[in-house]
Amino acid sequence: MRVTKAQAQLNRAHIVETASRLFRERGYDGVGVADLMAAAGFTHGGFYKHFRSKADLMAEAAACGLSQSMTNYAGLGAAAFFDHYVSREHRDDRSVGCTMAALCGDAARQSDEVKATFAEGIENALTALGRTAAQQDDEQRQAARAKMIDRLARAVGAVVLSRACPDESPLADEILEVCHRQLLESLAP
Amino acid sequence: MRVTKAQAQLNRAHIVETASRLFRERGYDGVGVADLMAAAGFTHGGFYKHFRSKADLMAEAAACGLSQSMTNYAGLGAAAFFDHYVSREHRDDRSVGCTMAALCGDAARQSDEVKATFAEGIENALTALGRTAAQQDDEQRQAARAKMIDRLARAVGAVVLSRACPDESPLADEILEVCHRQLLESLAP
DNA sequence: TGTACATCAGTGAACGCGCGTTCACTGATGTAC
DNA sequence: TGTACATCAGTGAACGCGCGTTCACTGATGTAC
Repeated sequence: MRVTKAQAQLNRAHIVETASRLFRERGYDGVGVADLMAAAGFTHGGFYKHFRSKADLMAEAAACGLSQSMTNYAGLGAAAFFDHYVSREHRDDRSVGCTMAALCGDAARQSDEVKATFAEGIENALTALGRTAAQQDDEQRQAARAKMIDRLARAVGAVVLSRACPDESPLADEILEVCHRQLLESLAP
Repeated sequence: MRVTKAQAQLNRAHIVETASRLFRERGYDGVGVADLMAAAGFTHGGFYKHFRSKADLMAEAAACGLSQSMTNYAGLGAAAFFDHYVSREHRDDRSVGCTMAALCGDAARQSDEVKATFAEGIENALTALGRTAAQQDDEQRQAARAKMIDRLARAVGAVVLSRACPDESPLADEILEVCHRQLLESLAP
């Protein structure tokens, strides 16, 4: 049953992507190795030919998910980013949505390796969101960064709180609408 | 080994409080029934004399934790509330901190009963935070509520993102400081 | 108030189950000549 | 280029372990007379 080296690398990448998706949907503890491998189209035994442990995969899946979220939004300005980020569509589709919003609660209880990956993801998001602004002096750049951090916290907080409410709950939608409006106002005053 | 009815109720309440604390620290999946009962000073078998299942306890512990967070902050104005909420002290002490901040990520994957408890907790927080404001017409009240929802999302987002970063990471502190400053500014313009 | 019996909070062994991980095995791929 | 052998990605049974839950039991509490 051996497989081409190239195919093996593709399979490995496929497992990481599947894991990234499933973890976002069900959390780190909600996905077993056997579950995951079956979802990726393999049997569970082969897992350890690719990864030393489930914890190792979790770190890789976090990195994959965070960079994937970045490329999904790549090129969009901050307004377009937040417009989609704080939306029902994003809230209801965890598996393709932002890894930060889906897993930052879980990340807080993971290894420092996973946490470092999340910190990197946040930095990358801030860089990407600040890119459109023209060159400025240090003070202006600091102020712009501070505002963007605040906006990101608002956006993540809104999605996370909205998801914690029952489906179809009026409050869940209200949180999104209210934060969406105020976020976009803060961008175009 | 039977125990007074009154004592049994005290013991039950103690178990719920212990669970609320441990869940905040380690997440719902991070605390086993045996762990919990040992932490409360009992053996695991007695658990089912008080609760039908672990899921039942989770709902009760969420309610307990959310109302406890409310009483912790009772009487404080919004400024004092957010001042402490978005602080290193709160971030680093999950077990006595806000249940929303600690578990809203987990809550999103729990039963609608747990989620309904969280939605109630959010409503209660909004009511408490809006209390100081003078009587107003409907439009003003709506606008004030919207602003408070936005602030709550910012506060929860800041704590949750900060906790997802490695301990001692500069970004973790920067997020808190930046959001803390801007939140308080938004309250006293 | 005192006695006899039922109740039930708490104990600790045991249950089945699913988890992460290991292992002997397969057979196509990679490599050496 | 063809042949012989080593490698190793993937398979599926098996492992130990900890989980949530059940159960027979204990003995102090609650209750009936």
